[in-house]
Order: sequence, then structure tokens, then C-alpha cells
Amino acid sequence: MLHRQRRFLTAGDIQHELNGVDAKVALSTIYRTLEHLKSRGDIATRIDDAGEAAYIYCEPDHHHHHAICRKCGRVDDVDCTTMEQFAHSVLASSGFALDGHDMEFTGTCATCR
Amino acid sequence: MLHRQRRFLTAGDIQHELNGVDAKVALSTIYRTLEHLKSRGDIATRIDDAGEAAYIYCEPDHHHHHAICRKCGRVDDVDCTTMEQFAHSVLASSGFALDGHDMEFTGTCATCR
DNA sequence: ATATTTGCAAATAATTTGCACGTAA
DNA sequence: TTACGTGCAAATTATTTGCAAATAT
Repeated sequence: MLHRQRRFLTAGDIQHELNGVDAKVALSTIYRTLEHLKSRGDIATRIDDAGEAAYIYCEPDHHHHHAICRKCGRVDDVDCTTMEQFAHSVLASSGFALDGHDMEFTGTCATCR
Repeated sequence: MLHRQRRFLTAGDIQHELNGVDAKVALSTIYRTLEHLKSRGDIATRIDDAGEAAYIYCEPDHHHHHAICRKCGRVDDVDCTTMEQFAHSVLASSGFALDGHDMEFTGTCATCR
């Protein structure tokens, strides 16, 4: 199911998606499955505006970033190769030895415009 | 106290900083003060690796990003003007109308190298 | 039969809130 | 006095865990 979704879902969202109105899958099962998927490197996590963890099926090992539509929540993957080099050069002057970065974009996707 | 610190502190960290070993300021007071500071636009928040909220005194309205040293935790501010234009052009081709972004860098600061 | 997964309920832990008390204007 | 900030304890909420029943190998 996660594989079909192109947006971030909380544990509760996932439960609703799986079960409709009446819950059939326990939250504990969902959390355990999410942990399993994370250890396999199959999902990315973020904290939403309410402070709740949200999950999306993707390949975090293939380093990339996410553009999240404010209207429909759909997530587009954004390649970061060039961005990474750029960030390096920007920070080089400050003496900060960069070894990682994390970016997230928000806006309106092509469909919602 | 926050103004003097150049790193992200959790509510618990703040309590320890203020009181040393024996606590004199209640956590509820700290949370309420943090909320107050946030509404004034005086602090930025992030979620640390343990999933706990961490706070730093800065001016989020003056849009910028943070470079966090992996060794000492010190935070350097990173201007984003050029980065922003760059992100715009990268995303323009995907049809995604960018209206915001969030970036965080990690590495080793000039002092710790 | 044996190992693994599940649901349920209880435990955890960060954060929030109610309330009585102290402090300041 | 009157409004406001504080501490404490209880409530809230997402997440984790123990355990017994269910399912799969």
C-alpha cells in the first residue's frame, strides 16, 4: 500500500488507509512493520506540523530530497547532485567541513496548480 | 541563557543549564517560555535524532539555515539567498511551484577540525 | 511442531494543562 | 487588590513493549 502512495502518511493514516472505517490492523503491527521497512532502507521519515512522524516509501540510500505539495500532499523526488556540490562551495568559505545535508521543499505540484 | 548558547537544546538540556544538578525551574515553565519565544519569532525548533524537540535562539524570520557540528553541536548560520534561487531553477523544470524550503547541514565546524 | 506475526493492553516518555500559590503592579 | 508567572501533579498523546493467541513454515 505504501508503495502506491506518493505522500507522507502517519501511523494513523496508514491504519485508516488499510482498514477504512473499522480498524483491523493494530497500530503496534504498523509501527513494527515501519521499523522493519526502515531497517531495510525502504522508507523515509519526517515529522509533520503536528509533531507526528510520517512515512513515505522511497529509497533513502539513493540520496535525494522531497518536494511536498501544500494542497494534495503529493511528494516529488528531487535529485540533489548539483545541489550538493553547490552547498559544498557555499560552505567552504565558512570553514565548515560539510559531510551531510537535509532538504525539504514545499509548494504546489504541477497537478494542483 | 539561550541567547548565549550557539547550539540546539532540548527542554531537559535547558533545565540542566539553568539549574545545574538540582532543578529549580519546572519543565512546564520552560515549555511555556519556549512557546512564548516561538510566538515572538525568537527561536527555531528541530527534532533531534532521539525524536525530541530542540531549540535555538535565532531569528527565523530572517530566513537562513543551520550547519550543525557533529562533534560539538555548535550551529553556524548559513545564508540561503543564492541557494534559494538555485532551488527555484532546479525545480522549475519539474513543474513544481516552490514557495518554501528547509535545509540543514551537518559536518565539522572550523574549531573542531 | 516450531518459528514468526499479530492484537491487545499496559508501560514509556515528551509535552500540555488545571489549579493553587506566590509575586509583582 | 488584581493580574500574571510558577511549580506541582495529573492528563494527554504518540510510540514501544510484554505476552498470549493466531498464523505460517
